[in-house]
Amino acid sequence: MQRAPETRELGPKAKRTRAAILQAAIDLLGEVGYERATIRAIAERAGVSTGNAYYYFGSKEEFVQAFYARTHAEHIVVARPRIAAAHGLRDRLRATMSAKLETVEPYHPFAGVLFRSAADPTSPLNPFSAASREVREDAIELFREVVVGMRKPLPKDLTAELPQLLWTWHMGILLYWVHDESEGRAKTWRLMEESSALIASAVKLSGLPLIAPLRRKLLRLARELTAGAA
Amino acid sequence: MQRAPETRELGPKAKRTRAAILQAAIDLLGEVGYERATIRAIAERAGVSTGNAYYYFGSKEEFVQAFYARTHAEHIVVARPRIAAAHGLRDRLRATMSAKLETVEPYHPFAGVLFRSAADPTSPLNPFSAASREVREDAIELFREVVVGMRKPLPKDLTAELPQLLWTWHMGILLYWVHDESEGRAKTWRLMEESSALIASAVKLSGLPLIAPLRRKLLRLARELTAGAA
DNA sequence: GTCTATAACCGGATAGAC
DNA sequence: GTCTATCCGGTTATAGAC
Repeated sequence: MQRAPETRELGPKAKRTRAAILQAAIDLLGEVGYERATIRAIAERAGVSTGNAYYYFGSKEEFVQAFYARTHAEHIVVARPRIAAAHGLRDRLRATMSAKLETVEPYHPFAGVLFRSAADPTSPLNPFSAASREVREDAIELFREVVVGMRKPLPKDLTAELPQLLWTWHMGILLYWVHDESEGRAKTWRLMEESSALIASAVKLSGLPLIAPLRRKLLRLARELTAGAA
Repeated sequence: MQRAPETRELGPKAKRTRAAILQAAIDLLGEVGYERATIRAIAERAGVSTGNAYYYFGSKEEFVQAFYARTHAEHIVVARPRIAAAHGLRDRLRATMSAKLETVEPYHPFAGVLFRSAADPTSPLNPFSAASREVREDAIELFREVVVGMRKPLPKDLTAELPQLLWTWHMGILLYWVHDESEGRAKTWRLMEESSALIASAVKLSGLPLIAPLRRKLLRLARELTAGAA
């Protein structure tokens, strides 16, 4: 029985073929966008048949996912030193998200397709899917670094749950970005800056006597609802 | 020149044909789900040709949108009396969202497709699109009723911006719901209940001296970023 | 002009030979 | 592991009926 493309082990020759197809896909996606980057065109550019492309990639979405994984890797590389150089929570959030927005900007023209599966549980591209697990966990890990490496350490309960919550925040910003047609994506940048400040302020205030119960409730909710799947 | 299907005026006969196609689409979507409800099958059930279906609906997504508009209309009918019967903000939020969750539950099996265009700016189905404007504004209007009809009126600044923000909250809950495979959608219900309480508490506390500046910032941000498009 | 049908196109996906 | 041939369904072109 034929195993799924992603889980198959490949000989050296096959690896090269796979890499060639992937490169062709990424190039073409970048050059002509999603719709015009047909499987046939991708295969042709890679010098293989369409059928062969499907030996390595189960669907067109998998190409997009590979693409997405790449932008994510770029993001981490750009973000890490910036995070290390920033100290307050607000600045660390801005460091993280500014890197993200810069990294993804070139792909805005077809970002809709990139992200449209976000809400489709049947799609491997949705950020909660098993296929996206690795990328998602890397991203959450990055937010863990954001909260763990602070000069003035945060309380333990926040340290535990914030990474998850901040990842959600970051996905929300991206969703806004996808729809943002303002000059230079000014609105998204504004949203990112202001919400970074708001989050930092809220974290600071969350220790106040009247506020603390709210914070406890929120963190408990976050913990319980991210336990299983979604 | 041929006008777009949605904006065309129809004679009485044509209206019946359109209605028949739409009904067939809704029935079939409910019975066999998105993938198996092919345009050909829909047209056949309605007793027309596939070409004719495209005279009335510009794409398969438009059927889904019609479907979505219908569940939305159902939601308003169910929600309104419940909202009127509740008094505190928390209860009014729960009234609104419980009606929503009950209304959409039957469609959970293919909700992914229903909502997958949420992130695609090129899709008429995305909740920010022009095509969705009416449905979206109705929904925001419903949240306006939630905040306006309270026994103890809320401050003016909140009354102005909360409807928009609550609509966003409600979309977030739906996004979670789409991915929620827990028994009886228990996690989503939990999230809905707890976040209703959290929002109500936050609104109450937002008048405190230390908190008020945060609230002002948040409301200003919300106002400015929803001014134009996205 | 308004509506309906048939035939074809296109691209994602699959089957099966080599 | 690679190809060719084919399927399938969304979509479009177009002819013609009312």
